[in-house]
Amino acid sequence: MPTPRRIGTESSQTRAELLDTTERLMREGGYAAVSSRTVAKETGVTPALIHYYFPTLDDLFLAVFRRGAEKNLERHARALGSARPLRALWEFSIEPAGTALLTEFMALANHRKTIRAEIAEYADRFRRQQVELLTSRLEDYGLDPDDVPTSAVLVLIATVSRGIVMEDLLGQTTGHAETLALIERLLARYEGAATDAET
Amino acid sequence: MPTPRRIGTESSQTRAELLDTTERLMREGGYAAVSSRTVAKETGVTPALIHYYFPTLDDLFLAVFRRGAEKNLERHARALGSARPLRALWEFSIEPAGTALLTEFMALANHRKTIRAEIAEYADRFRRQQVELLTSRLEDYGLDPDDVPTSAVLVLIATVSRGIVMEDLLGQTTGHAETLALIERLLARYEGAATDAET
DNA sequence: GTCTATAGTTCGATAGAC
DNA sequence: GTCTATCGAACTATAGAC
Repeated sequence: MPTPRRIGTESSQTRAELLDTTERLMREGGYAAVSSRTVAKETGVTPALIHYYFPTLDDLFLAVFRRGAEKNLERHARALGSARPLRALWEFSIEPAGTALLTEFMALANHRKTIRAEIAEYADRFRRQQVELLTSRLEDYGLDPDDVPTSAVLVLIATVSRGIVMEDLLGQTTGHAETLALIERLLARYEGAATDAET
Repeated sequence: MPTPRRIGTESSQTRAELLDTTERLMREGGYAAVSSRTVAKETGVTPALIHYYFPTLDDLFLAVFRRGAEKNLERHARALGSARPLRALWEFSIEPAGTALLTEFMALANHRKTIRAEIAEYADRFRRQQVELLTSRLEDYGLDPDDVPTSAVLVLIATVSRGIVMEDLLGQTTGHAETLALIERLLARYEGAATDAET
């Protein structure tokens, strides 16, 4: 029986740096820009060390995804508990920060089975948590759940915001100003006019 | 002065086969699965021939994109001229066929300058054509362009449909049925109930 | 925990023969 | 229009020393 491969601990500082580097490389050059060599070089270690902490590259990708996903779950939970949950949710969703990265993960997931499974599991857990947190708030607004289900509101917010950010990143902007104005009017109907900080 | 590189003609049958193969490989394995060797092997030619028709790989990617884009422009123009333009547009948009491919191109565009420029140019042209074709139809429905601009309707249809299809491909489905039902009610309000063929 | 060394692949692109 | 042959470079992953 051969000696089992060793794997680094999760608390390692070096490990955290490898995740930082990988995330940055994915943002800058896409998932194809990530290799044991590029990550090692940018972090200032040797390629073999990448495989010590992450036996395969998929393990590395998933670790980056998980770290961002956990942060996102907490942020959104706080937003939905705030005074104006719809506004807070929309403001978060329209931030471009995570979207380029998310696009890369979706492209990756389209053809890497283990990654797809984990992203789907997270995404569904994410949305179910949101449904739970938002439902009672929408009832306070006098919205009939049979007419406009909470889950549909969340799908609309998620898809429209993500779509607009993606198009912006590409350089396509036709219709965006009109759409944002339309959404602003909808938000104002239920949660009042925007404050300066939100405009 | 060196002999300039030769390039194959656009009408070549072989060239068309290379585009078919590349598109299939992108669907099945993502953009990273495309190389001169993989395309050559799957087409039954030698790698050097890829570079004869497409000097660089970006030229190959762009040729695949352009071919699909032209087809799409024509289809959507026909849809918007039909008896129920909103329904026709929605039915096309919700088809999953092109979306996995589109995701790959968006990921590619995020970090390949020449590809991003061309995709953005096409996408804006696409949406402006749609605004032109749909505006008079929406006025017939009694929609006030100041209240609901045509361009906003198009952005909403494009982003929501694309988002739902992407999530489906990943395996995330929470809230989709409710959202589709909501949209069906909206469509019915302006263009009547769905026929059997559309359900 | 980090390294050297290396095996075994695959890649993009080109020159030039047929 | 299609091929052979090839350069130079990058890649994943592993074994084992320090």
